[in-house]
Amino acid sequence: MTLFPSAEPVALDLLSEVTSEATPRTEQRSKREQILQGAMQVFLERGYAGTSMDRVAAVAQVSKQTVYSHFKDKKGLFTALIEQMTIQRFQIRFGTDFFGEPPDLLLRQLAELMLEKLDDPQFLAFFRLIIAESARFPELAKLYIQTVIQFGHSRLGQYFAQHSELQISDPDATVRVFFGSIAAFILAQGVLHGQEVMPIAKERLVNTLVDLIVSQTDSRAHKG
Amino acid sequence: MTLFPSAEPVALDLLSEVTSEATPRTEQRSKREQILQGAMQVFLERGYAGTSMDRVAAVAQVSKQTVYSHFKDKKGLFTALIEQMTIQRFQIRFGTDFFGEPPDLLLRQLAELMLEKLDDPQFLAFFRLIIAESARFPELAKLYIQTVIQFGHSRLGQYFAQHSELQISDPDATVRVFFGSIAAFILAQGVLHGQEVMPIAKERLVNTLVDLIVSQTDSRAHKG
DNA sequence: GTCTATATCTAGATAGAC
DNA sequence: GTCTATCTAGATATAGAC
Repeated sequence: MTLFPSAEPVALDLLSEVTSEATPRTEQRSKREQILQGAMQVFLERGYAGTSMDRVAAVAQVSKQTVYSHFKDKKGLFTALIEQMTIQRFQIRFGTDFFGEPPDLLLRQLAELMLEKLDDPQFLAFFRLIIAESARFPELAKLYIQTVIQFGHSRLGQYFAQHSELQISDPDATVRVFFGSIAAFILAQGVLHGQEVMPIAKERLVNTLVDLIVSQTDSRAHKG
Repeated sequence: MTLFPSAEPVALDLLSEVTSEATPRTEQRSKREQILQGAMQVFLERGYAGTSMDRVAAVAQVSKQTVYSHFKDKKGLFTALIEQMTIQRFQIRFGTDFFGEPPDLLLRQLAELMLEKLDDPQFLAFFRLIIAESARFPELAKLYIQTVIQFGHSRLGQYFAQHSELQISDPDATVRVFFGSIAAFILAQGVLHGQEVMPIAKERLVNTLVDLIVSQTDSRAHKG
């Protein structure tokens, strides 16, 4: 399991081209990249067990043996793909400037950043896949937790702790409420098709969340 | 006695079979249950595509043809199983007495009820499976949303709306924050193995959540 | 490294005896 | 309805030419 300590990885345009129909310029990209591109498309659509190496090869427009010359086996291909996507694409990076903002603005910006994923079918499929294979590939789930979630949690926890005017007694738990509400919203509305069954505007969640966390200030100040 | 509202939009042959006690062919019912039991074990462990009908038959200790005599095909077996589990086992039913409680006690009880699922491997596997197959079987995901989630949301929303002393401006959104935080906690800690990577006591989440929602009362009262 | 061709096995689904 | 036996397609992985 490889973790990039300071994440400034190569800008691998793994996800820029989803449709590689009849583009005869396949020789320009490296074969490995080409394979990963095809594998991503198939794995995201059909899951691990539902994906065949034949199909990966076909979509990637290479022969099957070429796939096996770059990756040991199906497991190795899947692991390499998920590790790359986790680290290079779906790791949310918060700029340092974010944390100079006042609380309500910061929280709104973070919420917006996350809620954009609702309109990103590729992320929804990736999220679904990580969860789907979290029993067969527990290490990939942990990698996702560590790279995508944990860093953001730690940063916001520090922010909460430093901004004493918020009077947050348990910063880490409050972070869980904030990020957790939004993650569950994405899961229910985007992944589980809740948008069609119990729709609700995402702004209402954001407003409520910001109100709950920020307006604690008034409560305790008046109490003291 | 637990409360069970009538709103049931989906037709399910499995429910009607179970409720009809006067089935003359007890042998037939027994086999069917036996198959579903085996199917549950295998599907929960290996997912839909990873499950073979051979293995289901073996675990259920019947021949494969017997499986096909009770269910049209693999899809039909899976659908019947998930529908049954969703409705009969994992639907959280809130007793009416719950909603006579004061807010902090009610929220704590609800949180406890949900967080028990962290220690229920079968629920964690079921939760994982619903999400995993939400692309291939969107109707099952919607059924889950409607039966497991929506009813609880609506009940707590009514409670929030009726208890005006809580001064909750958007009850439904507040419900999303409450249930969403807990659901995301179960997902991260239980399903995605976050317990091993970023452990945190569930009581801290509950305390923070209750504090955020209930102490809003003081805030707005003082604000005037 | 990359291809075509193939070995070996297992998948879902069905036939036919009883 | 339930079993054993089987069909056919597709799966992972490898062989061997170039």
